Amino acid sequence: MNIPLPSETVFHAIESSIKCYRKFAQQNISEVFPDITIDQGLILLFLNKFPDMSQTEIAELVFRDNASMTRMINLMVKNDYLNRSINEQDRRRFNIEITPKGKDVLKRLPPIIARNRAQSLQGITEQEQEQLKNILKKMTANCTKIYAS
Amino acid sequence: MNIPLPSETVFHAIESSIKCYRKFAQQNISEVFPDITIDQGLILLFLNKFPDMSQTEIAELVFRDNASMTRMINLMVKNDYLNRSINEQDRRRFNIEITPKGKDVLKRLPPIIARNRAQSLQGITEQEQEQLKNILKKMTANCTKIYAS
DNA sequence: TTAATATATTTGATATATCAATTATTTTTA
DNA sequence: TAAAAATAATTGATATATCAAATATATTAA
Repeated sequence: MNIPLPSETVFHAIESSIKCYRKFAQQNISEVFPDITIDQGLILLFLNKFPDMSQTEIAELVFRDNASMTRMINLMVKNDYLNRSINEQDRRRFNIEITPKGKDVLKRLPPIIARNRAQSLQGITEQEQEQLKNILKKMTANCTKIYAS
Repeated sequence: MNIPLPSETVFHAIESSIKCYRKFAQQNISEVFPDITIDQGLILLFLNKFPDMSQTEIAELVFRDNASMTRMINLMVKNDYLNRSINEQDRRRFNIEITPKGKDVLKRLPPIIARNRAQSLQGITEQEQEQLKNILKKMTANCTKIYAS
């Protein structure tokens, strides 16, 4: 059976774009914060906006599983970006607190992220961005629907 | 500085779609080939089409670095999908040969891949797929151009 | 109100991701 | 041609990805 080569498909284009963006964005972040990864930055942004989030909820937002999230947060605690304490309302969970060092990142990271986003989207209109999101959402729905059944 | 939450951006939509697709596709592959990953499947497809490819060239096509490729191919050799032998024309390189077990995968995998692709793209027109590719290519170019400078 | 089920997180095992350094070989250049 | 530079692949170190199993706590149902 003959199928198009993987490199000709939309899937390849998707992987290519997001990998390139990540590499590019990480380089710009690393110049200022040598030991902050993109994902650690995302975790900080989410926690800052929703301080009561559980690890499981954060994991969903950044598309990782719980085990990965445990380890990522362990590392961020070790590097003094976060603190963990037991949630007395639900003793299965942790309260996750952003340390001063984490707050410093939150001050200086957003402009870098804004620049990364803007530069990577140069020449792509708002309308195209909406198209992009809509098409990708269809694809996500297709894949989710199917493997949940 | 206030920036849109990561979960509102196109980048999030991109990550979401490709992660969902990978999970969905992997599940369907695993039902038939329990120890073949999507990427191992891709490697087999590329090697089948271009038998003289070097590890470095394959790595580029699947967006991995050389170190990852070495380890992925090690594993595929261990699992008897590939064989390696030294390339006498250029003794830095290897010839990579697909074993009978690998060829069996190549017979039975393409229909599964075709089905995965079709199902995940249901309701997305050819035209939309082209739009998608074009927009993503712009993005890739933006990121590549910038961090190469 | 026990018992069963569900939820939140961790741990272990194995694979992959990535960087930097290293080895072996080939190509270029002085 | 010898030295320098480039290329192909590997290795070590550390982080992340993912599954399955385990632990602890909460919730639901009998």
